[in-house]
Amino acid sequence: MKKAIARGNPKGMAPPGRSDTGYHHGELQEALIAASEAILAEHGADGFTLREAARRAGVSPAAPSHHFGNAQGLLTEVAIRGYEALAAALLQAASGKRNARDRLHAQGLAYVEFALTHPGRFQMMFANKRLVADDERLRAAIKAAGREFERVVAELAGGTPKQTGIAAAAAWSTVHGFAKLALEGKFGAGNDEAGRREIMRMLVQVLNHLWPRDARDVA
Amino acid sequence: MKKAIARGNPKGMAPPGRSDTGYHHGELQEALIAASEAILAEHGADGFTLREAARRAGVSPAAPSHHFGNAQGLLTEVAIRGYEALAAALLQAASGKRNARDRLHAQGLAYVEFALTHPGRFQMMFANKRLVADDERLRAAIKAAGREFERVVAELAGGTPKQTGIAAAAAWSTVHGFAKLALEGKFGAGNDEAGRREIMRMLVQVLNHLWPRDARDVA
DNA sequence: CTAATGATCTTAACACCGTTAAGATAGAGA
DNA sequence: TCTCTATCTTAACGGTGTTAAGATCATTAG
Repeated sequence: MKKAIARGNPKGMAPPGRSDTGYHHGELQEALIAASEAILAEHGADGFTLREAARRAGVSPAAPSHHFGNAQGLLTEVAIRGYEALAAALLQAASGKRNARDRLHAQGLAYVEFALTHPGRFQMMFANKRLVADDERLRAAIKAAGREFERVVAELAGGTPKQTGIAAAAAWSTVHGFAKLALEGKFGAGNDEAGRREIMRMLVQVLNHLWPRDARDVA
Repeated sequence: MKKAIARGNPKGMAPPGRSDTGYHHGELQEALIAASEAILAEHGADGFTLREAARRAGVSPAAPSHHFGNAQGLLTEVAIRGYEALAAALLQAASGKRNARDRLHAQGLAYVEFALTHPGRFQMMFANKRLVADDERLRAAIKAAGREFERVVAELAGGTPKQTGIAAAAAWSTVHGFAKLALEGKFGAGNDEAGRREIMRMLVQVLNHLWPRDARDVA
């Protein structure tokens, strides 16, 4: 009775993810992750919905559960890739700088740049309650990104590992707080390119203030 | 039209909870705000729902709309009180300290203490998309809290207003980032009293690292 | 080649959510 | 008294995440 039109997409159009053989997707996981990242980019962390992600991937709202369990599972996968991208950005930023202080400044700029370029993804990466916080791979990705940071800080701070930890926490807190406050508009609306430039210029001064080239730069 | 939030009842009466003369509440706004703060305290920023707030206040889901327009309106009111409480905490923390640096440290501790004590409320205060971001009273409350901060920083940084602004942004970024990272568990789970103590101890070291008593404290 | 099996996806339903429209009730003023 | 306005309720709408049950595919066992 209900078979003739029961074929996959009721509108007759093939789903975005190719289905040369029936209605199987083949790469649903990747499609869902890509869709989620697109939603985060377009509507921010609060704009994400699982159903919309499924919609964009061309599947039913229940399909994602077979691959990710629930929305948290999918978002965790997105967050993992986010941390990997962040770690890569931090690594790239530190390369080719002459000294430790320049590397730290470059990483700070890269961190905020990352946050302002991908606000939704960034916010989601730190929305613990929307992720599987104790996921093994997520924890590893976070740790890897953190190490990328500590590596540079260690050169500056020297001393005991504990002192390095403090210095890293200080640097991370500062750039993270700056990024968060900037995203919430506390440093002026950074919507257009001009506002964004202004924010980055302010960040340079903040970094120069807290990690000066030498004592004279403070005054 | 609507609105104007006509506050206060002409003939002072009607005890809270539910009037004995039918179904009028008398102080619904306060009841809704209190309920919202309770929800934020119990279930965090993501756990808030307008319907639950109405439920706790003993009214229908549609009742809040007459007083706050929508959920954003109610949460904005909650955020305003949050910023007022934060400003008070910062003011109180700075009082009775011998010098500018001690005042700054005390405010930093108070800021993070505030965040860890009222996580849900704190997160909501910075969840711009869930508030009426351009609300006049909200902006004023934010500015007031910020001024409480700048006032102390100005003593330390001295120099031009611009330099003071940079120094204030640096201090705010650091404590805000530290608070956010702590709330997201990046510095260890701060659920119990022990973890929380550890976090605060780490904060003291971070503050000492970035704003040392004198040059020798860095090394 | 066929049959069975397990992975994948759909349909349908559930309980919630925020918001709105329309109507009932209360209190205050004419 | 009658009317007006603010307040609150009921009922509905479209949206959400999640689940159970069934259909379909891809692969492998016989």
